[in-house]
Amino acid sequence: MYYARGRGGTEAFFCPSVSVCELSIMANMKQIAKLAGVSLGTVSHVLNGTARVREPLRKRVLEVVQASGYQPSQLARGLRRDKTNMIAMIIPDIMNPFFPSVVRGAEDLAFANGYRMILCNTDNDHAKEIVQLQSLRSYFPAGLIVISSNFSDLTAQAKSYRENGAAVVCIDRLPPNWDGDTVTIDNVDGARKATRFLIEQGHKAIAMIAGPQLLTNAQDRLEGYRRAMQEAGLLILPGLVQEASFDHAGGYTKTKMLLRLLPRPTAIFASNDMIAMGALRAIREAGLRCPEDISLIGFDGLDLTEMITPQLTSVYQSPYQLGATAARIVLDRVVDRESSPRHVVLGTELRIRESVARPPACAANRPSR
Amino acid sequence: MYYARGRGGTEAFFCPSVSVCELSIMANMKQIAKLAGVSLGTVSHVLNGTARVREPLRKRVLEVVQASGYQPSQLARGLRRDKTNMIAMIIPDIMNPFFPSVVRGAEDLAFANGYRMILCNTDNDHAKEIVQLQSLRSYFPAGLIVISSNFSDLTAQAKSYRENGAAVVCIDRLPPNWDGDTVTIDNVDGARKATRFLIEQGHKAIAMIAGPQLLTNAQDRLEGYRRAMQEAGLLILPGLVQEASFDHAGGYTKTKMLLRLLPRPTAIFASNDMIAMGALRAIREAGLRCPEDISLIGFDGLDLTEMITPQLTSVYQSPYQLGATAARIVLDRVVDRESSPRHVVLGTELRIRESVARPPACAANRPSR
DNA sequence: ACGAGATTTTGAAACCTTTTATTTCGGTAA
DNA sequence: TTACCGAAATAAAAGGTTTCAAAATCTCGT
Repeated sequence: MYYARGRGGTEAFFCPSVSVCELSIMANMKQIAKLAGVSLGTVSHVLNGTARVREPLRKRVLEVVQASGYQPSQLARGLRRDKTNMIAMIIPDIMNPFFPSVVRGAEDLAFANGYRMILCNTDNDHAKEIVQLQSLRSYFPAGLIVISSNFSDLTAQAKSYRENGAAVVCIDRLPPNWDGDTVTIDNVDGARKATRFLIEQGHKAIAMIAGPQLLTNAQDRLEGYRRAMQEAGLLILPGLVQEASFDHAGGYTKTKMLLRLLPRPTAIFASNDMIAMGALRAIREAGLRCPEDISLIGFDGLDLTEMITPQLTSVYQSPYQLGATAARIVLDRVVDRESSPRHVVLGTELRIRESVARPPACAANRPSR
Repeated sequence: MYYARGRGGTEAFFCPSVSVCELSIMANMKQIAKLAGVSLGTVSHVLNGTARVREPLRKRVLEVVQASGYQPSQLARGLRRDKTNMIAMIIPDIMNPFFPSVVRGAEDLAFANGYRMILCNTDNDHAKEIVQLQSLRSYFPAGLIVISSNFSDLTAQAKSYRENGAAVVCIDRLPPNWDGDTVTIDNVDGARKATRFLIEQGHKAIAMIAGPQLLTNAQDRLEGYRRAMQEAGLLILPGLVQEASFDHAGGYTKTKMLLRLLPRPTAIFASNDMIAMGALRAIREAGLRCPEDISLIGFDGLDLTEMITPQLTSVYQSPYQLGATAARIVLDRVVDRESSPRHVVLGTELRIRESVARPPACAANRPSR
């Protein structure tokens, strides 16, 4: 079926040489225009709503589009518009259990709005991050969502992207001198709540295994801990704060050190759940029990903390929301390019499970095995 | 600096109107050609090695490209070539702990070869899968890596992709009637090894919590279990095989059922690690100990199985390798389009940890609490 | 019924590459 | 000197969309 070109003509003819089936392989706009009996421009206008098109014509075009299964080439469209329907996401490592939910949150929102995600891992490697940033430009993404590596100053790169109309949103932790859009969580508050909870349970010798202090989120969590301790008038004895990488190994090693302290801490606040998992292992290997001998609190509230024994008390944050919010901002920026930077701060929630108890009566004096 | 056009002229002139700095914003090929004093085509040939270019000219072009930081537009290139440097990956859900490594493996190989990954989640939803497949076409990916949802017959879609020169590789589990490239693991063998190990430890009443029997990998694991039991002359008593979803909840529920059986099984083989995690919880809630009262084996060998207590004995497979191999095939297919389908089968490895012990002396007769 | 003004529709240029056909060049053989 | 050859460089077309200026049509008041 195709339609005769012209104003009045709405009669349909059968056209033996160009069948719908043939097209379904890969039709282009020109063919759609021809079949619908309109010009290229009109098809575009119908598809994008960029101009008023009178109903009968509009209907004819849509009909042909439907029948042929036509989809505009994202490449041609991107080339012309200097902008594609892709959002690039640059994260340290998708294998780290915190990030998948962030990615999923962003992808869901992107997909729902007809956008696709390009995923890039940097391994916290500054050089790789820069390469990613540089080379992604030639794909003309609508925006970038970045979880930055430790040192990177992304200001220059971001400026260049913004000038070409692509949004750059930094999330979770912020690179130095960052002045663009951000989505973070209230790390100080979360850490404070966790520490305060331990204090309320009667703990006094509370250790913290802080994350890498190059990262703003790790810094803030330490700050929250410090503040809670100070508010309770508790002294942070030397050695009680250890810095570790955000992983199982870090937590394991530093906990071993903490357990040798005298008096031994009765509670440990881990800067994230992976550290807490490592701590749990170290605690068990030392022949101690959690929570009877040592209480433990994590941060992030990963799913897996519910699946282990004891279920881990943890400061929950929503990584899904983190990603989704970032995607939201990118999408908003497609429409509104120039408004001032947005800074969204998400809340946290202390999820009390099984890994915290009151301190043992005279734990401080008992030798550590 | 720019170069005078023409054969002999290699002298450099300064051109005040078009500086390198100006270009670094976003140069295009035309400007590069002008600056290097050559034609558009020559620049393309130099960049792609598509034709012989004499050394002095070649050098001049590269010099200008270097200085200006020029990068060809992936959109224009893709439009012209009907193929981009993107590989699309369609997986059920990145939040499921098995998939991140698969994605990472593919991304690493892709990135190393100048390709990018588009990531799509289907939630095992057939409809969503089809939508993804359909709409991704307009991005002209070089290939697709698919972990299919349960029912999908992808043959038609895949054919259409192949006709347009894009590879489609199915991995992990295969959709019905699939006749294209595949990367899988030897599930039958892995399950057989696990079951045999339990038998060697003296277990006789070995239960299996099988994954969804719609999935080929779950089918094969059950088959491996059956085979090992038969080879040992052991009967699979009714109720000993339970089908569950591939997650914590599935394992938890089915284990509760298994623990009510009389005689109670002395070992459970879980079809994946998440099921095993659920089983572990159910075992503990029943007041039983693992491995003293009940032995447990998982499948996948996720990182987290090492971090829990007891460390889980599991059939390890390399999801990273799975993804990387798939990406390798896609990249190969860019060069060699038409060779016959490849079927890579990766091996597994039984990782013996702490969750398996010999069966208790008279477990079968002890009431389950 | 006619014309001005408003609304639709059209045609062509532009976006940036790749690729093919063509031109140009230097050199060799007749 | 001319003709011709191979190699190297170029010019132009193509790929599919968006967008803008221009053309076509419609609407409505007289």
